Amino acid sequence: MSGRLLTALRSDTVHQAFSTVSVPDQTLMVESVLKLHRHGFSAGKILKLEGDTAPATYCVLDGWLALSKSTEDGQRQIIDFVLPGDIVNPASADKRTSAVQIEALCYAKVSVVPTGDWASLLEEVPILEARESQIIASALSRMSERILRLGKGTAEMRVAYSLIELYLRLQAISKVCNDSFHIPLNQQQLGEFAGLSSVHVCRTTRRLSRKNILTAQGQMDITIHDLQGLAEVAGVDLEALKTEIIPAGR
Amino acid sequence: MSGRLLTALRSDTVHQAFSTVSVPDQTLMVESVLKLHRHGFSAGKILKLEGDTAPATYCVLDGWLALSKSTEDGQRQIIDFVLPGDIVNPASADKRTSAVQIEALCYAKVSVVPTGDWASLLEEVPILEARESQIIASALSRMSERILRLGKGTAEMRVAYSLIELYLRLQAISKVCNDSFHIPLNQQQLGEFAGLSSVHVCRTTRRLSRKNILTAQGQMDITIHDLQGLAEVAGVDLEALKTEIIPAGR
DNA sequence: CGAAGGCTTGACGGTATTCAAGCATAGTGG
DNA sequence: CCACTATGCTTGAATACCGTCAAGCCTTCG
Repeated sequence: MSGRLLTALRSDTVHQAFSTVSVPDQTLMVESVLKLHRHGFSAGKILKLEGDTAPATYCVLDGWLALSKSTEDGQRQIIDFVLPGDIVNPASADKRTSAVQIEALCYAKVSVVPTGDWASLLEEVPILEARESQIIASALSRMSERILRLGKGTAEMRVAYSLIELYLRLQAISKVCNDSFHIPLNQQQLGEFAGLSSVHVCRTTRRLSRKNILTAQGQMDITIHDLQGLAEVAGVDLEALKTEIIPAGR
Repeated sequence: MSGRLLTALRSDTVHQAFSTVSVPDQTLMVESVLKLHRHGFSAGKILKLEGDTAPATYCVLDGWLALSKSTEDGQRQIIDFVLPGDIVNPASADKRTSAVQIEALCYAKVSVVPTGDWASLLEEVPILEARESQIIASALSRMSERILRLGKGTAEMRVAYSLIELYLRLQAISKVCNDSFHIPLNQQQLGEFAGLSSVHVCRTTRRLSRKNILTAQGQMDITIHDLQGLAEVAGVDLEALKTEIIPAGR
């Protein structure tokens, strides 16, 4: 995919995500708030630690974030990915401390809006609230699907599901081209998402390759050759999954 | 506050969960809506299937619900428990279909409020919205903790964490007495929650018993003898977990 | 009493992890 | 241009963990 095309896609994403407001004044307001709090974060940068306070809402304009948690002995689990157009508030039940660590997986442009400012914005742009709740519902559905597979699925199922989920999410923001897409992850990180060791991710993706279902190269370009086959391995009904985890109007 | 209704609902829990509204008129409004849509469901009753529409918000007044998903070959994973005082909207990204199945684990009193009525109620009782979002944040935190352990934890860790989570949640609604509490589950169901076979749940709880950490009998009365020991096995900081997953003001 | 449901335990096998080594690639500095 | 390093992928071998199967037991309830 050409660099130029990517650039074009990026701006459309942001447009779709944060500017689908019919009132021009409100559109401007959202854009100015996002611009005011916008920062660039390079790959590996940790935006927030587990247990941190300083509550804020994170709006991803470009790039990927990972939400993760770690065990005492240093094992890490990625709870969710945050893609362009997503809105995340990592606050837990006390509305102050963060339940997860937030990290940039590649260079990412993010608006970090303090909770107070975000509340003001919501009052002025009511439709944002609906969008936020839709994004939360989508995240909950994704997490449910993953919990099912972490609890009951095989390695093949977990990897296949992870890739299908990312495929659908990226497709929704126009980042899939001919069933090929890029994910800024190495096998270690894909394993931290799917609940597998990096070694077993390697074995599993190779097995899927040998079945001519997909190819994965580098870090990481995925091409799906047999979407239906991948869906079967993942135990997924593609259309149903799409309505479940992809917010409409995107 | 209508003492009669409270008597009818027969629970301090309900008081805490749904009636902490300072304005008397609003309290009455909430109570009348809940009463209007209230139903009793006996153990095993399925309130909603995966993929069902007919969106509604579920307010649990008494008893336990389970949110679950199943694989094609019939394996079931419990995504979350819904306890008295909890508010759940099972809608996924499309705001219509449910991502999960909802089932009563014991006789349960639940107000099933259609989405439209719930929206009206939210407008009239603004504080409910804050409470709902707090409950969602709490659910997300719980799910994150569980995903971590499903992905990276051993059987002992998963069982220990599951019991600690339930201990804290039940304590918050005054259903723990001397570190003893009841959970309406058999080993099969606890396994469906923790991502283990029933056989392995048995082995694991026995091991925890032999370490004098807890006792479990029947279906299912838990007594925690060594809370700190259990927390260590679970890989949990008790205080931190509590602020993370227990909504304040309960 | 018999049947049903659930718990417990052992034996066995499969799946995933860990450890380790070899290889490929990209970036760095002499 | 070429070591040299760092990072990550790949594969094999050994091990650990957990699931499945099966049998025996207990309790409850009709």
